[in-house]
Amino acid sequence: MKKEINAVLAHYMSDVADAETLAQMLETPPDEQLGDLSLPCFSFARVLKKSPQAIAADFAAKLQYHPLFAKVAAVGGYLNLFINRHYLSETVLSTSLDAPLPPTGRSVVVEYCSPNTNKPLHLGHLRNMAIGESVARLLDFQGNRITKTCIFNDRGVHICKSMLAYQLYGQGATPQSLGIKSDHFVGNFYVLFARKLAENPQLEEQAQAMLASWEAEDPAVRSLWQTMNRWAFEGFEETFARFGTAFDTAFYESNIYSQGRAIIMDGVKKGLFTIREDGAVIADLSASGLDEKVLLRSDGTSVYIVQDVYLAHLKKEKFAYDESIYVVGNEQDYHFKVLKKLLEMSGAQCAAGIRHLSYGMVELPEGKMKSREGTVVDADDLIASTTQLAAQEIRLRQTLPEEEIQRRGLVVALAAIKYQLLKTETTKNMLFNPSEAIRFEGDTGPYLLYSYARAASILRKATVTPEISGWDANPFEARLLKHLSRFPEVVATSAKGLMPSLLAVYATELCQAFNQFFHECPVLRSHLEPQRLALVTQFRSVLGRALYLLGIDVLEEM
RNA sequence: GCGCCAGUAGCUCAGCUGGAUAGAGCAACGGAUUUCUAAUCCGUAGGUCUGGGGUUCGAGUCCCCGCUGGCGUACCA
Repeated sequence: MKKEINAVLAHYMSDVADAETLAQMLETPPDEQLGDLSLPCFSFARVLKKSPQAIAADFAAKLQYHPLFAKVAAVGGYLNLFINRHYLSETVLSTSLDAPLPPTGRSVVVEYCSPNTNKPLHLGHLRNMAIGESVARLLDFQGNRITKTCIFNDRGVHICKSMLAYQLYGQGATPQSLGIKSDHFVGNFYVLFARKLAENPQLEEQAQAMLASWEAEDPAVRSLWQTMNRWAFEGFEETFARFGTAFDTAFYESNIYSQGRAIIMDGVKKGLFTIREDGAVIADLSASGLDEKVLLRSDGTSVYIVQDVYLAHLKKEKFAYDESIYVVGNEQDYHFKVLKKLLEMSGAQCAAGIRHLSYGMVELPEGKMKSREGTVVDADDLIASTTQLAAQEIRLRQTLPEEEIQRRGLVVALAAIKYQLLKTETTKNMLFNPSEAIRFEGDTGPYLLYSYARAASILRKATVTPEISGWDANPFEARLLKHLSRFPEVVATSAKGLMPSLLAVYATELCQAFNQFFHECPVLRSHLEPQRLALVTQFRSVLGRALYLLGIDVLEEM
């Protein structure tokens, strides 16, 4: 629709601007009384040597009888356009707004979540996963070939700490024997380690010693490591499944941590990196405003970033990506600047598509989450408690088998949590107030689900066939139609900028328009029933797609 | 110290690449339900957009200087 209107404008205004410029200038007036679309004419004033008011008036005179517009007005230098309601309704309802774009052949890798295997997932991981999953779906929808990956940080001294605590105090218990979810079971020993460390500082050295044994491939240590990692992974898998995310390929730090040294040494050979007097290999990044970065320690072992250098090569080789996205918190902004620089310096093919999707930290009303102070919000606990609250809300309204209540409760709870985590602009830090996140009113995930269920309910009860034809839409219908028409553009912008928040905010506005329409305009048995059914059908379809792209499942009945 | 990011209503947040009178939700107050799900809708009230300069027809948005807060700045991962 916008294209068509744009073409008309371009035709009449070819002397001042081309179609593309006009498309960019076209905006939505602050008040819908002013019009549906608006073109500010200020920038033409210099070229035409006339006042913006006069220019707008001239254009208005030329356009006023065009069939696409019901009315054209010049107000204070703005050219305001009122779209013909008949045209608006017919066009929006006959357009397939929510169809995926055809394949582009572009390959995109999205890495997200990437937990340590010594403790269960927490709220920060949930924000990460919500963003990662949504971005992957958005890019997929835009026709990209997507590979979702995760790097499990499954080795290192922190892993040895939970292993050591288990070895010393575990008494051979298992998650099964204690009836504890297996990743939580592992995490408990990590916490126990910290507690025991306070009484016994020697434990720190013992953990280091265990790491050395692990690196020396001591069979007993490796066996313990495998057992505990398996517990961690099993627990994670369960959470991933419940939350509704999955990875196409997993990478493990233990497989790659020592690789990449060859790439660095190759860089030394080329003179990109230098060997310092003490034997450490360093990269001098001062030319790019960064510091000196140690890559290989003086004992020859590599630091963490070398593994990321290697992994970038590995991903490029495996997936031939055009773009490689890392969903990682903004505390690692510097790390990714360095990574990108290192890859560029070495002239690697994989350097070009590197894109760090930096997201803000999740804070609690009490401040930052601190695992030591026990203020971390556990992912499983949050999902479980929110599910119970949602289930209670459902019980108040419906009489259903408990199983169905629980099923719906989980869907509602996840909608609440995911929406809360996605609606704030990705790059910004956000405050997560647990008591607000589980609200089911107003600007929330459940509001979106409820709107969807309302639409579904109307369609279920309809007995006549929807009819796609134009009519003189009233203000409520027109508002909904206009919101619907924006969907492809919003998705494109969200995907391009990796900004699910834009789509989340759009979904809410769309639902506000729908709920208003719902309130004001009866559908069933109304004089416009077939047309309104078509409108509700389009709404349900677009909202369903929007929610899918946010990683939120819907309920046909709530 | 240096670097990056943020500061909008009592609270949580929108405000797209500068455009008209700065918007939602929550909380407060007042309304709407014999009718498609009231987890809804409508209304009232609430603002020196952190402070100060600048750029221009026009600045919450761009530039500069402060203030406040967060995060980095490891031979940690």
